[in-house]
Amino acid sequence: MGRGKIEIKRIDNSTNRQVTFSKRRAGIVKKAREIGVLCDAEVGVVIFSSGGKLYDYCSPRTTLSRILEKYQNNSGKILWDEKHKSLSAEIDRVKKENDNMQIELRHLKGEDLNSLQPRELIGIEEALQNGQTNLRDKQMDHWRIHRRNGKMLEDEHKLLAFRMHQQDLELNGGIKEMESGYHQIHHDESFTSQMPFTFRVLPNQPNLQRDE
Amino acid sequence: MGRGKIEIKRIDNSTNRQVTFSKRRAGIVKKAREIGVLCDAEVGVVIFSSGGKLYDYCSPRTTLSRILEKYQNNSGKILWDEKHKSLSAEIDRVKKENDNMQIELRHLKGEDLNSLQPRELIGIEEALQNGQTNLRDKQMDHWRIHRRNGKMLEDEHKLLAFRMHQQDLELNGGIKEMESGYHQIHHDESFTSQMPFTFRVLPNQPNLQRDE
DNA sequence: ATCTATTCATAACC
DNA sequence: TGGTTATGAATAGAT
Repeated sequence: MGRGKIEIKRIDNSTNRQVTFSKRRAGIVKKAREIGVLCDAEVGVVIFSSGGKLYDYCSPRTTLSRILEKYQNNSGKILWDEKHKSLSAEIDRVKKENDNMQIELRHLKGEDLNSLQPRELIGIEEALQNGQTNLRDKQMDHWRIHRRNGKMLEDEHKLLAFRMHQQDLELNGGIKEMESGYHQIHHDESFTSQMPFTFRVLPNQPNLQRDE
Repeated sequence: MGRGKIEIKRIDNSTNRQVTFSKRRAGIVKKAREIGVLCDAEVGVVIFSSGGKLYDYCSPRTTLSRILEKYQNNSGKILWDEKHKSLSAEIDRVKKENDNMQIELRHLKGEDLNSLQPRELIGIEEALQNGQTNLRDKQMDHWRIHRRNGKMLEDEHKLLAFRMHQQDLELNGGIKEMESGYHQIHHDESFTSQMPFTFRVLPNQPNLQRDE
């Protein structure tokens, strides 16, 4: 419902996220108002932006408190008398989420890997590769900005260009080669799929040919 | 937004009103779910049909109670008394911890890097390097175990040995060289310390000598 | 904030 | 209630 279709997943760009939030929030409130009028319904909407800012809508002729009171009576769910339970449950839930993230973080840092299977290690390795690729892009941005400041000397410039070229070859070239046509020399397919990313690359190294 | 335009006023025909209510209610809930995901927002929706039937929606990862609590804190409107403040504070604390980890995770995955300074990017890069080093060790363990199973063919073995040797050179050799004696060609010391890890490595490449 | 090309939600109809 | 379709609305991306 815009210039292009979008996936329903978190919008990475924070500016876009903020803009989309404003537009859609307005849309939801409008819809809430409309269903209230059209269908004679009572509606309460509470929205917190990711920044924690509060927005709400409530049908005219009533208040959020009154709606919530009705909510309690109707749903049987008790919102504040027994809030203890829900808060405690919430704490448990968040702490569990916390633990899971901690584990993921440790794994990305190369800790606590002993219990993992090769296949899981590969997932982590790919995440790290990915992170490095993205990071490198960002670092190049900074580098370019710095270079514009005119402080870089000519020989350093050449070194950088050389290193960049090397990295391109390693990252892209290596992957393409791997995907193209070397499968015939993998005799154990089932394990090959579990090989570390790095080792699956089989470049046609000159001395390798001679080795056979 | 249908076969014909409609006025936003109460629908007289009760059947139509009920049908429209169901459809639009579903639409609102969908929108609420979407803004939650897209914009990282927390949303709570409570709807009563004209018949008094209750429908509600609440973002995953939270509860209506929790949202209403935040509502109370933010709006100043008191929906219930404050005997559970400490529990709420605990939740806030843990969630904050949570957010910080999420940020760290995103950074390691190369996301949301735009606001970071070069110096921070280097910290992340080093963490990634570290993770990869540790991970590689672990993968080698698995590899050795597999090799003991006797499935590895001779040529694959040689490939592995070759790749390992290469990596040793890249990781250790490169770092050692960097630390040893190339400082004299860094003319801007203050920025050099901010250079991405990768670019600080200055191996004596043959064609580099010729470049000068 | 404003403007449109698009996708989406839905009113009317089955 | 649950589909189908023509149409008006919402909105993503650009400005």
